[in-house]
Amino acid sequence: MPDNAVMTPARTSPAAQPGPRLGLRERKKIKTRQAIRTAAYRLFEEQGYDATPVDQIAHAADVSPSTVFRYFPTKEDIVLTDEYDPLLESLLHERPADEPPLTAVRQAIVEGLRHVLGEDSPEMRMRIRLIRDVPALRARSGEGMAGSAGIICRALAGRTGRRADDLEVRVVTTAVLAAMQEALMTWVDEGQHGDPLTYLERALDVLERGLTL
Amino acid sequence: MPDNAVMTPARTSPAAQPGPRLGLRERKKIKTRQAIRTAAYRLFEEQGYDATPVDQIAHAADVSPSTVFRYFPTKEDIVLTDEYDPLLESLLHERPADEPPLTAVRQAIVEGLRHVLGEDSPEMRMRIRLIRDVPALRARSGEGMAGSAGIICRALAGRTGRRADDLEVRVVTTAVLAAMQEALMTWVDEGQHGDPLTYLERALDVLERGLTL
DNA sequence: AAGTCAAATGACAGTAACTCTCAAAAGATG
DNA sequence: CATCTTTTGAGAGTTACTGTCATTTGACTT
Repeated sequence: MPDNAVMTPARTSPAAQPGPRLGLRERKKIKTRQAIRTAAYRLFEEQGYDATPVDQIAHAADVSPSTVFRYFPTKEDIVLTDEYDPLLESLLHERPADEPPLTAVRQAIVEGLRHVLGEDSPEMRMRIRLIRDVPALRARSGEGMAGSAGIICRALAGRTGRRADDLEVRVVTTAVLAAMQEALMTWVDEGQHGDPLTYLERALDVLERGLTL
Repeated sequence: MPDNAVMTPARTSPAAQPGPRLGLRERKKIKTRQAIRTAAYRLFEEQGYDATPVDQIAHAADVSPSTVFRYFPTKEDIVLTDEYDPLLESLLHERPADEPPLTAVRQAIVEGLRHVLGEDSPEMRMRIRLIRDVPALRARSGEGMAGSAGIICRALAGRTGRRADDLEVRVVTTAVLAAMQEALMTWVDEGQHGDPLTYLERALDVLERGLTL
């Protein structure tokens, strides 16, 4: 399943430290993964997502179709996979235990988004655009939220003594995630001007204000 | 696109008034539609959603596969189609114009859910269960919310003087819908005891309280 | 440097959800 | 009853996947 989707930058950067740490095998895997993604994004841009068969992506990336499916279980995952969830989880752990629960969640989310949005690449922008415009991606992206939701629910549960599947806990969690989603979508709607974090703060404020308009 | 999914009862009832009003043609269409749905639900129950090919549904419903796709553009739609959105829209219109915007939305949503949940059928329960358990359905169901979201956004925009694509408006809207989703899911999680509306009220209260736990 | 082992790859066959087209069947209408 | 329109079914084609298996290719040992 895809992690929270709208989020990650899908590292275009020249592979920060391919470091001598990893064997040739691992390095090749990373390159292949990247090759597939790059080819895919290029073709999506040229012809659109739906009009681009996986076979064509495979050909462009110089691998067999089987390999594409080995790296990305579904075509959607080429766009949607990211590493936001682990990041979120660790940020949540780092928050002081005596902080009000909602504050902890809020800070972790903002921090996570800042981190992930830091390396602002054109590929990242295209990614969000695709998610906004392609129904299949939109749908799966929402599903991806479920992972993040679980993490936040558990954190809230731990800090409040409630259960993670408690209705109130779940409502808080999904409301916060929905706010993030809308903040990002508004940001792209408005041409990705300014700081996306500003939108996020505004969105979260609405929630803390009790939905006052 | 599917309307808001979790909601509707998928009329099992013996077709309230097939009235002499409609011609034979229309009556047959309704019957066919129902036959497909009934067959599908039965097979889904017996073998599971993924394990049931559309061809088999067609055979069981005594129509051709082409016909199934004519009635339901996707397999998911067999489970997800409903008529919640028009209902919601009209309920929203009936609300007094001087009512606080959030109150209007809240009442309309509660009212709509009551109406739709009134005819509580076993098919309805299975429906929610399927949406909860089958990833593909969960994903599309979330997407279906987009339709309801548009309606609520427009209502809020009209009552507040803001634009419908205003960030604050969108956050309020998605938060409210998320609350409804969670309320229903919690209800099924807890074995569908008691009144689902109670859960909805609790969920909405959390939001109006500013996410206080 | 050669030899062995495990992992990655590619080729291939199969399934199932659609899509499109067209001719036959069946209500609606005068 | 004759004609016109809508609905249906049949069939062919596309594409996203899934599973299998033989081949290749790093990794590790001696």
